[in-house]
Amino acid sequence: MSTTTESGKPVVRFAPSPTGYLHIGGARTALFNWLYAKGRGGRFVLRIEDTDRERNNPAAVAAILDGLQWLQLDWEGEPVSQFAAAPRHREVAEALLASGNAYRCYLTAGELDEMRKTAEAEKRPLTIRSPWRDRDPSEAPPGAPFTIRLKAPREGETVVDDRVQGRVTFANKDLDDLIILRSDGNPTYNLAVVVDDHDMGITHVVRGVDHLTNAARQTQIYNGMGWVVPAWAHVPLIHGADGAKLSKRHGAQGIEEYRTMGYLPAALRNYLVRLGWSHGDDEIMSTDQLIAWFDIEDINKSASRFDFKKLDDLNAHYIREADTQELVERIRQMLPYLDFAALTTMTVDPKAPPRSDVALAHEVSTVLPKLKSGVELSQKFEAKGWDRFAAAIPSLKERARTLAELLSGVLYLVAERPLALDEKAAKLIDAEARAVIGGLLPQLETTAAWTAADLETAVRTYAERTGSKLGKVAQPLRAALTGRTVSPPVFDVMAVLGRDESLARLRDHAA
RNA sequence: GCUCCCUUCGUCUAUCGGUUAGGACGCGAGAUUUUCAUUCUUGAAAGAGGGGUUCGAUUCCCCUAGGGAGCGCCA
Repeated sequence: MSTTTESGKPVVRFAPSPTGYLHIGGARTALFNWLYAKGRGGRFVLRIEDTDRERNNPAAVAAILDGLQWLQLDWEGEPVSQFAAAPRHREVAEALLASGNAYRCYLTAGELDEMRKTAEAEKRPLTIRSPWRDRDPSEAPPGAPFTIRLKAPREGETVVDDRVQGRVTFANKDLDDLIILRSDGNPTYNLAVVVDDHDMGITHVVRGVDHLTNAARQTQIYNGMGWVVPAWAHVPLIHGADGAKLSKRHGAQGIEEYRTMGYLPAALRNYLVRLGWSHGDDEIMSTDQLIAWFDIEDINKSASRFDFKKLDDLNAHYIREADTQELVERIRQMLPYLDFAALTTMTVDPKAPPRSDVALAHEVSTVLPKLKSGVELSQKFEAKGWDRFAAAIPSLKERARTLAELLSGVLYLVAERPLALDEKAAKLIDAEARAVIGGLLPQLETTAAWTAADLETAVRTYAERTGSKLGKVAQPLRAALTGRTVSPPVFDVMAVLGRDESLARLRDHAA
């Protein structure tokens, strides 16, 4: 059995159906395909499974492509529309009919229902046995609608030799004659997939295990046509933290939600690839390493659970490693996707993991209540100057797990005086704290160079002279400058804010 | 219900029949520190259960239990 092209290079595809957005599980499947192609000099192509016209949705296609682009999984050529090849699918169905590997079935929906009901009543498994399989075509009711069913073997077994699942065998008696052409003349999924995969020269079909039984049926179609069966690789599913199928309740399903939460594509890729695949003890792997190391044979069979904590840790790592300019760019690209109004009113399941974009939205609503969107926030930063924004990043990126957290941490820059103090900050600014700020002001006012280093010297000197611990002095400053009790080092904050703004904020809370 | 698949710390995983069962996240303790975080040290934490096979099973086989997927003129 040949599973490669003449060149020996694999051709793989990602074939989403255009019914929703790019699901996180689909994203991993795409990643596996992409890595496999990249690592072997092969080709990675896209095919949109849009044979069901009623469910076709152009917006969904756009969202899926957008998601793949964001994840930086580039494909070769234009995405192929499966529906466009419908005539060819019909042609193959006719060929199967001609060769005696398929037959016209005049079973009506009502008759099928009947069969289902009796099967259920008699508590036996339903396998449709169409009487038309062996009936003489001349007996067919003239002009009646019919479907074309594959004349599948009833004896023996169909084997799916799978690179991930191993050798899986199905008894042919359990597989019924699947419909390959609907009564309206349109091909069904299983026919279309086989024809397209064959015509496109797909060598490896890498997809979710939910397609495993389809692989058996599709094998029968390949056999009927005398075509070479591709190498199968059915990868396990990704579940939610509770082990159940991933749903809204688990946080997020669509890849675009991960973007607004502030995950870096590289971090998400690194996280996803480790779900079901590993390379020894390696955890953080560069894209080049993944491409070099990835192999279908090393994918596990068992499903895994999605763990936001681990994703967060990886993301924090990638944020720390990223340089300031890249982070500024990413944040600027991400801002237009943030809809604070929607995020604050979003109904979140209490058991779902906390989302950093939702937390950010709430933060914004208290610091800058009038802001409704990321675009407006972006304008605020624009007004301050992006260079100043960039100046705040280095000290912040050490402490952010997501870009949304990073954004939350930089809000002090555009907060308006008098600053809205959060609960802890308000409590911290008591009479004593006000006195400390008041006493410190003259020192700061006379600090020549407004740099973090000089400011630190000035404050340390003051602390020593008054015999107080640095923390006693720094905390009131932090609260007055940022409105919070947690922030980057106060001296960095002052340097970023600038002399005038810093002093003004301090005077607001001095006694 | 039927078919197929899965089962190592809470989670992701390593282990080509012989290991004190390793790593990572998370969690606990400590150190560093202007807060938080980082960083460092350190601790607890696993072979679902029962049978075989074998000198020796986490690893191979069977059964049970639990979990998942599929059973459309959807994809």
